[in-house]
Amino acid sequence: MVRISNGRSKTTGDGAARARGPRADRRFRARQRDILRAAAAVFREKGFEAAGMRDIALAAGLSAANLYYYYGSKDELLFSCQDLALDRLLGAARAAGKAAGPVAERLRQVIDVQLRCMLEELEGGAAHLAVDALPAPLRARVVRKRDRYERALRALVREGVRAGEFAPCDPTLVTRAMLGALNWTAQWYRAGGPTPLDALCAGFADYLVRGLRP
Amino acid sequence: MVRISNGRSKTTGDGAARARGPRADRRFRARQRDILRAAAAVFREKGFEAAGMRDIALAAGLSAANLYYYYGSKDELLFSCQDLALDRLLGAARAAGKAAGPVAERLRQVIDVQLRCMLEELEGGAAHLAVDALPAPLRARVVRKRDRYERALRALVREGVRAGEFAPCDPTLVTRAMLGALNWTAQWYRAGGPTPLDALCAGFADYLVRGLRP
DNA sequence: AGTCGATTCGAACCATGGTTCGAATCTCGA
DNA sequence: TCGAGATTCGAACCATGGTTCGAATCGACT
Repeated sequence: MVRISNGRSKTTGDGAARARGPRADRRFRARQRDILRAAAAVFREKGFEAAGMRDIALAAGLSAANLYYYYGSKDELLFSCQDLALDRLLGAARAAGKAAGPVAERLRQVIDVQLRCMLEELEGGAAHLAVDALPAPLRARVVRKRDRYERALRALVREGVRAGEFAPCDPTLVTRAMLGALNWTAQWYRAGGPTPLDALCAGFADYLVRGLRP
Repeated sequence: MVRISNGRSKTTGDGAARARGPRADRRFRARQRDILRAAAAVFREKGFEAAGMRDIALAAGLSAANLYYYYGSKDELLFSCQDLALDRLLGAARAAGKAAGPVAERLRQVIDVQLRCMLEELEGGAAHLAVDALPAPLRARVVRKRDRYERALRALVREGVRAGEFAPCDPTLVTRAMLGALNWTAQWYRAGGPTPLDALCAGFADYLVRGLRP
């Protein structure tokens, strides 16, 4: 569809403005979170473009119209998914940056977290690979955060090289290769398939870190 | 849009049925090829969903309506792109399978070819990562061919392991990781950017093959 | 019970964009 | 030069799907 709508898409649902007591407020936020979860699942299942608001509404257990009480637009829904997922990834990456121990081990940890965030059923945190679907202003914000994550990962690689733990290489290129391998899993990995998630994490961490050894 | 159209999308343009002399026939096919090239470029530039028939028509230098004289539908256009690109990749992979010499070197060669096929300006062979955009029957054909490519690559990895040239590993997982890293480049690499294509090919081949060493 | 606002939904609304129509134009063999 | 068919295009057509409308329902407080 790619509706331009000549103005910017609404950034908040109608319900966000309401004055609410603490009980009702908690309910509102909880509902919002549930909807986000459902949306993430549908996005992951069918892809952003193919996922319809009616699908999301069905998955979340309310009407399509009602959805707009909680989120201003489909774009906002996707943006919130991506933003939330990136926050979790960024948290893991920063923790790994500060942690002690061999870089290889910390890198394995980040790989593990990213795969689980993206592929675990409970949370569909893989939406962040649909960046191009967002309108420019929202996209810019996601890209900025995504770049922070990439930089954190790159810093880790660079640290390993400096310490002599990894072979000399172009950290930018290598980081992109790693991220590509990880991101692409969202295209083919399905829970309940032949490969258990643990095996995937282990296999990927082995291969991707091994390529850095001197 | 995802038009279901309750029947299957047309698989040939109106012009395909016409009886033509040899001169006109050559013109027809040439035009078809040019359109395919233009379409591939637009798909690569904007993505399949975002690319409009009017965009493609503009890029190819004819009207949107006229496009349907050469290709039956947008789906057929995408399918043809993917099919053609996969033929080239498959050719390279099979050549590498039969060739002599160390497996590592042959693997590097395949990596090189895939990156160039996907990213070179002249041909937008990266469309094959939009498989999910196709209707089921066409998608099945593309997937079958894509799987052949993946199997060829996997066989190469397995051969290296058997020969002791590579470390023992799960070839399926490793192949998927490699393909992910390669495919994802279509998301971020742009000609004229900071990284020359040669550097990308070399860096990726280094890293991805290095991870296989014992 | 009664009221006000928060919440919900079925039924439109309407821009988008793939596709079709019908007529104009061009090409080539006779 | 002429006519039949190949090629081209502007102008609709119309299904899709994000979004809005207006009214009905629910919940909490007096």
